[in-house]
Amino acid sequence: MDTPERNQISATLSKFEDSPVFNYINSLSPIKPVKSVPISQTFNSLSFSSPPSVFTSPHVSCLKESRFLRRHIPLGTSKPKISSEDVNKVHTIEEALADSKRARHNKGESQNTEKGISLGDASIEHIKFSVEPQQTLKYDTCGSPGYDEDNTLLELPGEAAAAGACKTDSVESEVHLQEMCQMEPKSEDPDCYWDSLIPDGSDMLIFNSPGEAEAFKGLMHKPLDPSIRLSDFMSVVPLSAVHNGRKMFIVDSVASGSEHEIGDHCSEPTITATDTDQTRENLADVVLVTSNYNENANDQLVSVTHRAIRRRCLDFEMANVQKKNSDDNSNAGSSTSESDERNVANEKQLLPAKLNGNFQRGILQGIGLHLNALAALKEYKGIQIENLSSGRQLSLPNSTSLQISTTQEQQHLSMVPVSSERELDSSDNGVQPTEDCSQPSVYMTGEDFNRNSPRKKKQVQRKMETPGETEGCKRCNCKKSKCLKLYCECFAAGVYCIEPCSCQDCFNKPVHEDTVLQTRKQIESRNPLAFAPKVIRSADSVPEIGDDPNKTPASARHKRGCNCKKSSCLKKYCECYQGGVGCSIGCRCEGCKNAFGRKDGSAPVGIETEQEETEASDKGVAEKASQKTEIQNTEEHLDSATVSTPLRLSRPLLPLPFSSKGKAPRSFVTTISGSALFGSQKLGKPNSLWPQSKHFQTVPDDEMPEILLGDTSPVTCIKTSSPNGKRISSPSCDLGSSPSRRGGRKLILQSIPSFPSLTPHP
DNA sequence: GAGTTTGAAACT
DNA sequence: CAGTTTCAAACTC
Repeated sequence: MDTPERNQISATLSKFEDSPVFNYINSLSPIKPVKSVPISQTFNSLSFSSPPSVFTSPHVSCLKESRFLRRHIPLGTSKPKISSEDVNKVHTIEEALADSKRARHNKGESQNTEKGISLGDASIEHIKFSVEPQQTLKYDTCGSPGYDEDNTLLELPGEAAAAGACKTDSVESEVHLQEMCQMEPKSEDPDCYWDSLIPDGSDMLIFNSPGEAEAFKGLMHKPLDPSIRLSDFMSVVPLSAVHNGRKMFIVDSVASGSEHEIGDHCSEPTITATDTDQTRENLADVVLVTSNYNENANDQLVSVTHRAIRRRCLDFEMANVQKKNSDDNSNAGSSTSESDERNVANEKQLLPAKLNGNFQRGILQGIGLHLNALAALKEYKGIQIENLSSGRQLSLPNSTSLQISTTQEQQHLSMVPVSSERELDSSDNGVQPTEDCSQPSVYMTGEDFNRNSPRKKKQVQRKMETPGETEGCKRCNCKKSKCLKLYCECFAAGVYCIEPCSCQDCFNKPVHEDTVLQTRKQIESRNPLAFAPKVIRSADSVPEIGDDPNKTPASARHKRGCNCKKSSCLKKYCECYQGGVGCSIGCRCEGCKNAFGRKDGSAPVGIETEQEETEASDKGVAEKASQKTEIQNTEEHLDSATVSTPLRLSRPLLPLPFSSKGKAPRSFVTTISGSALFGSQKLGKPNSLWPQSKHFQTVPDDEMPEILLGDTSPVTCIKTSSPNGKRISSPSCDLGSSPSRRGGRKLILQSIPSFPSLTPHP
């Protein structure tokens, strides 16, 4: 069972406990864990859990995960193996610790060496801890806008040095994460479990180093362990919470200057803390904190900034999944993480998807948020610009959408699942997905979603939006729908409304969770795909890591097709255009001039669209045309193979994705769903236009529920997977940690019902 | 910021 | 399923 790696990890953990750091932290702990707020935000997926819901909100999970986590990780580094192996295994923390201790002795120096850090003895230990863990967990929160500010939680004596450490082995880090993930909740009740996990509701993961990201990936890959979700980790927990008297691990400290580029944050050393004691139960407690280190850190005190990110995404159904998946997601997200993004995942809280007892984890009902994805895309545009600075970073979590690592990172990350679109956004350099935007708000306090005056909210929103706004962070302005209809972007995206929203009489709040869930169910009963991502990519289309993110997969399509008559599909009125995808046969538009691809299949025109889209279009469009064909084919395959009907797809999906790895929060979900749905489609966006941002669902396969991913062969996976979707065992499906998994997303797609329009349109 | 346009969602 | 109405985003001024 124990792999060397684990041992290492465990060793680190044990060290943590012992380490003075912990003590120190504990002493510091003025910070108390605050759980109150966060919870509300997230939705319990009561109803959502409803399996059937086609969409379980993969997106959600996706989002969360993706958003939250970003990985820096270099692709290569990631170790699939571990993840897979580990995954299967469930280690309790204690075990891990024990192992780790053992390992430590053995490793001892070696680790240091690996990390390349040389420190004083005392410091060394700390460093070790910090380092390894970080790798595993870190997420850069830096990106997150709001979070950062508020959260300064700790000052830790630094072991400064850590810097070098950052780079610790990805493997180890992974292991840790995995272990953590693996840890099973003591309570069997999933809900409780999660609650315990995420006290605050906020999820955070900060990965500074790539390795960390990888680690998450590994986690994500974990096949079976549903129990743990990175996302959970992801959820940012206020350090305080973490601290509470609990032991904390400093995962890693990053040396100043270390790899982290992330912007300001980067400079700072990061520290991750985790609660060992409660470990399993309190995974939530695990917090990664990045702190900046001064080289001189001799001083040691490093202020740790806590960048918490909250989730707003609604998992609706996904909840369970999310939690479990979250891990995955987180992974995905984490992958992205790195840099910039700090995942913010949050956009909005995830809809509640409570876990039904069963756990839907396996089943993720909820689907990712398409909207989010879309939004992400939208945002994406801005996003890049905004980048971290904006703060939105989020990227993460939520929605499933994947972030695609926009930039290099993403590419690397491809793994990283981003939450849906949003994540994508973030993925890039820091650009965080739209969702992120929302996050800040979330960040505020959960409660308040609505409170602010509408206008202010709007203003805020717009500000945020503009750049990066993103969709991720959707903000609505509903006046009559009470935010309980699909008219409401937030609701449609599976997220609760938050302050930035200017809605009136809003019921889309955690307070009205029941109502939200019921309404959602009703809507889903009418249209199981109502919450599914609107834009789907065919699996084929899914960009491989190597692919240009920019390219839009031709395959991407709007699930139902548009019905534009006056906009010529050149404005955002057009969902296809908005989603960054070309029109397809399924569209009933008139005078289609969609820059991303015309209905007739003609390549995109020179895009009139103002946006850079053109770029995308160029790439995307042309490709699209060709891709469409491919996609269609793909879809067909999927359809036939996997699911002929949407429903079928959906269900399987649900469970799958999440169950296995956790869903991604919306972003993920969305993305995932999207991608999953159709294969790779993730959003069209990836196109040049938004490329990275949203679409990038590619992300992450990681993000994708493993199930979905299931290798590429969705079918297989699906089949294997239990009805619920738990992939649990299906070997084939397993992502195994291998990156390949990511393909899992594909699975998702498969699972997703083929949309009429999507299907082949030569 | 207010008003208009647009097309999806919802309703019949 | 088609037609109509409602709704809120997108857009324009």
